[in-house]
Amino acid sequence: MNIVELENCLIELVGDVILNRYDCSCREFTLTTPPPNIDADYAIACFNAAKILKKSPQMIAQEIISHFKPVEWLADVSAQGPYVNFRLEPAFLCQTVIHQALASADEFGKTSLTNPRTVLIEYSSPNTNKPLHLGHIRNNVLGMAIVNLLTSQGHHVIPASIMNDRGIHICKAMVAYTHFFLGKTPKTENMKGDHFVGQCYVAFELAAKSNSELLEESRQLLREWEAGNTEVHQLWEQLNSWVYEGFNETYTRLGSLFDLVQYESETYKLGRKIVENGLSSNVFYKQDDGSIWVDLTDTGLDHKALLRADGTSLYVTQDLGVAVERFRKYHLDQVIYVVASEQNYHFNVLFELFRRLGYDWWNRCYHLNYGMVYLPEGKMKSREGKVVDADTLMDQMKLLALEVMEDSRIAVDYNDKDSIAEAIGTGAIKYYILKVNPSKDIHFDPKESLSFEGATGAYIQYTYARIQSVYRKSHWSESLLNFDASALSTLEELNLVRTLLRYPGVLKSAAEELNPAKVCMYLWELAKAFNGFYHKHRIIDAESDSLRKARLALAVATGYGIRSGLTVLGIKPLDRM
RNA sequence: GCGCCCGUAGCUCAGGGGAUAGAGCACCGGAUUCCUAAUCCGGGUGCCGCAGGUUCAAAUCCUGCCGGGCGCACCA
Repeated sequence: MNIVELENCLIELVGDVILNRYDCSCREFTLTTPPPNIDADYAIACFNAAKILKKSPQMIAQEIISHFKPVEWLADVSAQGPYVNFRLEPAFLCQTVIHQALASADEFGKTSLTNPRTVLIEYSSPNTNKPLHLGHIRNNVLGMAIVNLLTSQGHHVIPASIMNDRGIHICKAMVAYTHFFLGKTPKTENMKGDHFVGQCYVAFELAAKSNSELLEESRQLLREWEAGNTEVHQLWEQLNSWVYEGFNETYTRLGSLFDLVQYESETYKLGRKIVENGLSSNVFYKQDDGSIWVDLTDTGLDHKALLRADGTSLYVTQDLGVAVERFRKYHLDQVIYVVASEQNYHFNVLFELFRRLGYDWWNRCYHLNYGMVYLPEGKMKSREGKVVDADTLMDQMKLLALEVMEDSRIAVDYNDKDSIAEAIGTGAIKYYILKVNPSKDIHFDPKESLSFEGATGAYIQYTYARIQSVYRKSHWSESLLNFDASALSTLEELNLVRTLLRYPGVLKSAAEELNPAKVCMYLWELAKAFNGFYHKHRIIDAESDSLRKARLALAVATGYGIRSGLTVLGIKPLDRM
């Protein structure tokens, strides 16, 4: 019996009692974890059943326990007020949890569904006129975590990105390049390509303040670009290729992966076509100046422009094309757009457009909005270059990790100091961001984010490294699967096993709620439980061989849990640190 | 002005109808001849923004107000 089966079994047993007593099938029970002051592994609340059976929840709890058939692996079933609490036989608990973790190893906690969905997850989707900043980090880190979460539940996931590689923003950078940076390249400036182009963009915004002709120039450039002017396209391609080079480096460090990358420059035409079709079917209307609009006022939204008077495309235009192409290409059950909450209105409009255009998949689109990232001095402004740059932040974190490694009180035989420091640095950033609920804003505190203590990525990586170190030093070479579960009996051991027991459920609900923060909080508790156990008890030189083996099995099992969870979060587990 | 989101400990955040509202940081004290001290143990904090309402039960749901954020582009 595995953990999921065990949980289903408990619910069924309770349901059977009700079925026998009332001749009605009542499945209104959900299994919960009781608070720490209750000495039980699972609890069932009787409030819902009380409503259906029209009896007090206390009474139902009483009836359940008095008619509950004894089960050999349950040490205790008791009613406390409206709750029925279950305590598992400790040896059974340890056997079930540890064995499952050891046997499934890296797959621990994951499930495979009988009806997996095909889900396209759009994230990252940068503009190609500036380097990635802290806001993009949140997007990428969240996006990948969602990808991993859904994959862990057996869904078929397509991570996708769209490169916003055309539009007025690129043209601005191009104008600044021809005016102020001609002849220079990222190489001559010794810069990453995306930073070089970003520098052009910031220079434009600065110069445009006192020279309004520059803006008109960039508009003209956009028209020429859409008209297919070869020279303009050459310059455009040159700048974009620099940017992609830079992005790839950052993506590699962040661990962002994509199965599908679409380019706005290739999909905007389809978008324009859709708008024209919508116009001829009277879903949209044309203004006197030639611009095309939609009237959404009857759904509480506003009028929205879909094509400029000069015929050039807008942001929404291309989003239409991208979506249509995706649904043509794949059989998608769902599309999740991972985009900041400042674009909530945009997605309301977009999904309403899908609906009005008659696409039956309009309600399979979901906008996973997440909160903003604020600096101590307020909102980031890329136009002014007032941002926390992604590359710089990762560099800083890595340096800090190196410092802590130097200062360590323990002489660790590092095999690859540099990559370990990199993993600790990026891990710290990822955990710091992922531990807050996506819906909430993050107030970025540089000092706090630099910390490796408390609920941090490093704390969890450290715990994992510690486990691996213990395992190495134990020189254990045979299988641990036939450990003696009855050897484990102390408070700390059982607390650890009980925490491990929760992992599959945590992963599942984190995936259902699209909330990686749940995994973060859980891993913190798991690591804490292990460290408490570790300090109190000896593993390698335990009192007996069977205890030594059982504790080692518990430690390794915990390692698999941490490893699995960290991997979902996109944080690298380290054998040494 | 209109729409959406958020107000929980000094700070950052969990909990989102149900068991005594919890963590981390910060602050103070303690633990290392011993498997990684990036660790562990101990010490205390709350009109859960305010006011009504619904409920056997409200930090949690509803209404209003106050405070903060984001949007309401022929920008992306």
